[in-house]
Amino acid sequence: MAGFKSDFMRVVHERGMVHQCSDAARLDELLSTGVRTAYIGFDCTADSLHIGHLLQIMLLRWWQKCGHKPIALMGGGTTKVGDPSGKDESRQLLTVEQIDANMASIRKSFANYLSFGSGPTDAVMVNNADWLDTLLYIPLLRDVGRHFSVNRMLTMDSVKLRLERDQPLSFLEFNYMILQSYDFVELFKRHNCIVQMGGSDQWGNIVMGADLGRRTANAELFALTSPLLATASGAKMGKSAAGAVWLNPERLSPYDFWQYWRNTEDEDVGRFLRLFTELPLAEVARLEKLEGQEINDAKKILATEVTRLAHGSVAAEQAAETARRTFEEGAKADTLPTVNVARGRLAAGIAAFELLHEAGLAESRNAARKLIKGGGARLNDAPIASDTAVIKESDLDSSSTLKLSAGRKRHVLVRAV
RNA sequence: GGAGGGGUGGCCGAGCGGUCAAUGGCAGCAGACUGUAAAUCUGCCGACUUCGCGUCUACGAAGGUUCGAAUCCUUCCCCCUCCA
Repeated sequence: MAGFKSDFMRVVHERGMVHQCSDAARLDELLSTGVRTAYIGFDCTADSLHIGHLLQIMLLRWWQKCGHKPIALMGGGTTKVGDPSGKDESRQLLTVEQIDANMASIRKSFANYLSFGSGPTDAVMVNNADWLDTLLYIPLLRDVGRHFSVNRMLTMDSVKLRLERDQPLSFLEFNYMILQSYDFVELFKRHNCIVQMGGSDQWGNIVMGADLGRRTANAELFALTSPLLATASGAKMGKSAAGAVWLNPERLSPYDFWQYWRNTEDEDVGRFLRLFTELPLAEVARLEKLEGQEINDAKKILATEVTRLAHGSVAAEQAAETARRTFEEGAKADTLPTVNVARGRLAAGIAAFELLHEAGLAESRNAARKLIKGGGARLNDAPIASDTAVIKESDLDSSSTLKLSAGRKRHVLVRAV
């Protein structure tokens, strides 16, 4: 960790963002003597990234902050093949229109972390479908395929694990690593990109790309991977009550996003501050020493800082304030996530389980009934006693809202309109 | 092409003619305890419902046998192993 000359290498090592790096010394050298280009590949199977991507995004952000050029590669082409690493399920193919729409939506999230443009260190977003879709099979086999040893491919973890677990691996998926390698070399040729970063599960694929570049383009390419993330208690990161923790505010409100980080386990606070915020390390060290009740202050800072990057300062401060009023004052903050309900329906009376479901606090009306019976549902902070209870217009306050809660943490405002 | 094994709820994994909406574990949700933490304990955990041991949909797909099938038979699809 000591002795890096380049800002980037020093920072990402200090903050614990690096799992493996090929020829770190040489890369450090290159980074300290000029502007370099790196890329990370992202699926565009959904219209939003989630916090499972956040570490990768932070790597690109630091890359740019340290004076280099980041490329966000969208896997419009590779998505059609499906990476055999990770899950065993095969992915469904998306239409070109879907992929374009997803890219546009994802680009909005990226814009909060990276500065796009056409300057020397501006970020660019490219789609590998641009070159993968038009590949010709025989030329590909002759030019690229001959550099790949099946013997070696079979030893790659992504393949080996599948085979060992008797899980099916189609030839289609088997080709994924070849295409990813091809991407790396293509980006080298197009943008002089010399580094591919990614999660630690991508190490094998990245190194193969670097090899391919050396053989076919006499390129000096580097691999840098981030550690696999789990919470201190072993759970995979990125799940919340509402599902994945999305970066897109339409999918997950900034308030709920803030809440996710606020509920970080004690043991993770320091690590997450280093990985997902840009607070100085001295400040992080101070915060992670806090214990007992006090560590909650560190969690609030974590939540606000991470939310600030994802959604901007205004949204982050508002989320923090909403949480403060909700949890510390027990007040009914009018900035809580809100759903609208026709006033006439309230006047007629709505079954509590129905409204809980509509407010998104229960997945079905049935689940809402179970929630009530289990004692977890509240109306204006008072437990709802019976699953046959009816919510009426008189439950509204002077500003025509009422508060529904599922458990102590999930609150929604219902506004009569 | 031949022989054998297998496809069960978000995942893993029992069940192998009725008492099975389907044991158990994980994940998830809620309650208690706390610090909006972890651990622990408790409850819930297909959908709908006039909330009633009521209705519907589910054990790869489609048919069939039976009073009754996730469980038996037939055909089909998919996966795995061995042989060619």
